[in-house]
Amino acid sequence: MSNTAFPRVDRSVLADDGDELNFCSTCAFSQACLSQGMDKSSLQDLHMLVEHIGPLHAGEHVFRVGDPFEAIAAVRAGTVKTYVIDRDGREHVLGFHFPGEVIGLDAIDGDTYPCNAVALDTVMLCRFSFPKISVLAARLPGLQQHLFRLLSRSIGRAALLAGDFSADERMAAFLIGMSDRLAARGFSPNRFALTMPRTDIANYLRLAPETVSRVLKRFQEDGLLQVERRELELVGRERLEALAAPVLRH
Amino acid sequence: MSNTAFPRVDRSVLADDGDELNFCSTCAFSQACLSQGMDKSSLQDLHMLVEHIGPLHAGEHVFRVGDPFEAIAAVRAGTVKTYVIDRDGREHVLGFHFPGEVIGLDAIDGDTYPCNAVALDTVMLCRFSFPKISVLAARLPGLQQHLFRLLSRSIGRAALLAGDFSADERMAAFLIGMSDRLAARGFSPNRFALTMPRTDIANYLRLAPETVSRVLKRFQEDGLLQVERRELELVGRERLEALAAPVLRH
DNA sequence: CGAACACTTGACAGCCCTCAACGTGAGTGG
DNA sequence: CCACTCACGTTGAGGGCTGTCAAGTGTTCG
Repeated sequence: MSNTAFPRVDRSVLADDGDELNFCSTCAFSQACLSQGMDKSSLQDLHMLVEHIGPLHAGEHVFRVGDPFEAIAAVRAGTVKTYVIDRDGREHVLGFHFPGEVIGLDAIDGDTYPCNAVALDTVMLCRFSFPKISVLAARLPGLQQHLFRLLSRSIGRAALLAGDFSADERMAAFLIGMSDRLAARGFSPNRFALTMPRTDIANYLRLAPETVSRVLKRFQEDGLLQVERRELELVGRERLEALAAPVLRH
Repeated sequence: MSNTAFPRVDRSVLADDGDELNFCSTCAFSQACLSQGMDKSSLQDLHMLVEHIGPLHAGEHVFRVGDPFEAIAAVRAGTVKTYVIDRDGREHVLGFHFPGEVIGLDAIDGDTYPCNAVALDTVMLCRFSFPKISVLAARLPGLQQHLFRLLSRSIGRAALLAGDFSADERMAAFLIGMSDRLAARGFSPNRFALTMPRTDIANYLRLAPETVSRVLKRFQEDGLLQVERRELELVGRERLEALAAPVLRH
């Protein structure tokens, strides 16, 4: 068993991956850097330390608990699930990560990854050596600030679903949150696919899979959404947002 | 109503606060910086931008939702509670912060604080202007790394109690976690005071206050601890740790 | 002394989990 | 093409954990 994170690299697949200066338009970093007026030479510096990873297929791991921490990664395509297995063998889903979002941030404090990351479908990643990006950040105030904000945002997000909310509130918040995050990256906000099984959703929301089924069914009966297998369409978005409001808006 | 965070400053109280080079031995920053071989001039630079705040008394706020974000702060004495009020008027306790711990990290992403911070007892703080400490961090790699780690650790901690655990597991994890954090700062690990009311503990653990009472009572009957009002002594620490293990150790 | 607050204790109910069975779709191999 | 397998998802019945409601006790403070 490999003890190294990000084991599967296949550069050949990425031959068509944009030009040198406008790489990864969906990337969490280029977006931030460009908007903060990073100049071309800085962008090139950043580009130099990016390593393209993938494609990883459903079930393949990006990293596992205990792998030595060396890099964070931005999801470029697909969905990554992070999770841990506790001492009783129970799985706990920590989060789902969509294109433009960054994984591995919780590993910075420590020299190994504290959780597992697995591809739920076909996943492409941009890998950033953390020691290298730290050095660069000291030279580029915009990049340093961006890293601070990324980390800070993750704290806030983690606290969201930690609160004491009903099954309906959490499910609505999950759907609205997913919609917003996908929309921010240019995907359709009201019509998308659930890339994860019900069991993972349930686990993430601290619900039983059966409860997820029942809540989705009731939402459909109440005209809040249309769901068929993993295809989803939000119809009564306003009422869903009202349900989710206590969770999303503190 | 003041719109500025950290409104109450009383420097006179702090006249006896150590000398220039060995300031705040309990401070979250000096500890890290010293251990990472920061030289005297760097420490002085850091010292220059520290602002001592306090004492704040129970019920006084450090900052409130919507206050403009300008600084993070290390708790030097006392306990700070962070919380939000949701749209339905329900309070959600996000965390308790003991000496040596840092508050305000979740505000970095945004220009206002996303939560309230209130003193539960008499609180002393070290305030760090975030723009200033960012600039300094670019010059001091150890400080930048320390900030990254602080932020990363908060992500991990936030994910802990978010999982799906029983009332017993969460309460045990809360007690063991509190004990460990106090012990790390030199306080007694097995005998300490709960500085917050039951309602806040309950809220933080997503339990009813009545459940907190009942679990504590049962823990006492089972010989796990002695509790009288807010005075607490952990007796059966190993069994408590066993209960808390699924929560604390992923 | 009285009021306010924190905490405890008991009775009861409800939300959601557990358990079990069934239905469905995708992939496989004959 | 079809039978088979298997994971995933749904549906129903029942129960347990924990919340809600209510009342009572103890402490602090004006």
